[in-house]
Amino acid sequence: MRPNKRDELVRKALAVFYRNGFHATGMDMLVAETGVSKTSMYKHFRNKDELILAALRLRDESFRNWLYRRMEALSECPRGQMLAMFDALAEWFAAPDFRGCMFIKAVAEFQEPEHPIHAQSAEHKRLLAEHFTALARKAGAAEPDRLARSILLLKEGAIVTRVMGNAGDAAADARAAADILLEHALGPDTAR
Amino acid sequence: MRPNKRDELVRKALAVFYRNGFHATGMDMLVAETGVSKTSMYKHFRNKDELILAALRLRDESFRNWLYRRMEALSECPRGQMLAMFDALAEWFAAPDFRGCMFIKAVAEFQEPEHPIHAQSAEHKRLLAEHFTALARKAGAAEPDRLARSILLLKEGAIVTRVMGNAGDAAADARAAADILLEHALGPDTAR
DNA sequence: GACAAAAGTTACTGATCGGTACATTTAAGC
DNA sequence: GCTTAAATGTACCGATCAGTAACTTTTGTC
Repeated sequence: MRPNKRDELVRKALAVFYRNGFHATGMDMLVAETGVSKTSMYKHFRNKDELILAALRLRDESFRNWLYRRMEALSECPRGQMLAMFDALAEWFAAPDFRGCMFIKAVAEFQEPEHPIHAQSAEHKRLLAEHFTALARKAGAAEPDRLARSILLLKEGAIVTRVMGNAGDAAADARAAADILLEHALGPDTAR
Repeated sequence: MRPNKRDELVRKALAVFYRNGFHATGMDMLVAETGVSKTSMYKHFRNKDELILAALRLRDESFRNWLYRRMEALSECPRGQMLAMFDALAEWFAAPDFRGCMFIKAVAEFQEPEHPIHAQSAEHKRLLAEHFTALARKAGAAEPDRLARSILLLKEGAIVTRVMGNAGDAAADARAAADILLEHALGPDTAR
């Protein structure tokens, strides 16, 4: 069981779950998609839920990694980075394989808060909130967690709105609103 | 086929779908839950998708009806009503059987935009946007649809955040943010 | 009360679900 | 090269999936 084999299975399963949903994706489809046999699949993962959890762990790590790096690339100061998150969001929205937030979808399919899949999805959002609270504190907000939470409300709203595919550029709308909230919490932008 | 029988089936199916999800709820479970036989169920609905669509239609109508009435009960002016939406949201969030937005969940399970279930869920959000654009216009906003969209971003974000069950009162956070956005778009509140 | 149509039930279909028993192949250690 | 254990493949499990054929009961009309 070389370590990269399992990772490859998780990577491929992640793509199928993201595209197809969790309940709608059967183990047979995953087996067909990954080219591995069913027994091998169950050697790597005790059951379907564990495969889903592994996929979500990978998604959490790679998504947050990508988002944070993108924010840092687009701006140097904490305030600018929070705003830049919406530019990163716009890039994500424009990707041809964009299918919404994997964790929102996971929670939609596994509703009981005690369910490990639900709990792990919630953890992803908690980690995001933590990061943004730190940014808001660095930016000098009087109530860093309140500011972070309102910025993230706009982020989640933008994702959902984009998926529901109605009029308007959700990322741009969210960015404009966030700009107003930042101005209100921190005063006029002094950088640059 | 008395007309109220079908409605009763839709009402009960709606509750099960809302609590349990769409793919995870089998027709056998619905048959057991409603007390009707399987053949009768298929006399009323050609297939499962049609039953889901009927449930979503009912949900759309009753939810928007409830929300609009609640907003009107809480405030008389358009601006106050938009803000009151978040108080209504808080009431919804506090309900013991709250399970998030049925349409967000439906879109999460039926991802193809062409799918009738997806399309009908998107329509619900479109109707909400229409209503809020009208309110924003009445409130005197320079760009009514932009204001409406940003208010609704906060609403969707609050629902998702509440479902992901992390710290803070999502409805209150959203309300506070909306208040700032309204102030920015309309100036200080002149009513009352 | 006769009769026709609608609404109901029982019992079943083939397909697919998540998961496994068991035989076979591959690869490493000596 | 022989032994041994891990990795894999075949072929299957009972349960459940959405959906249906054939038959019985209920209901409204005259």
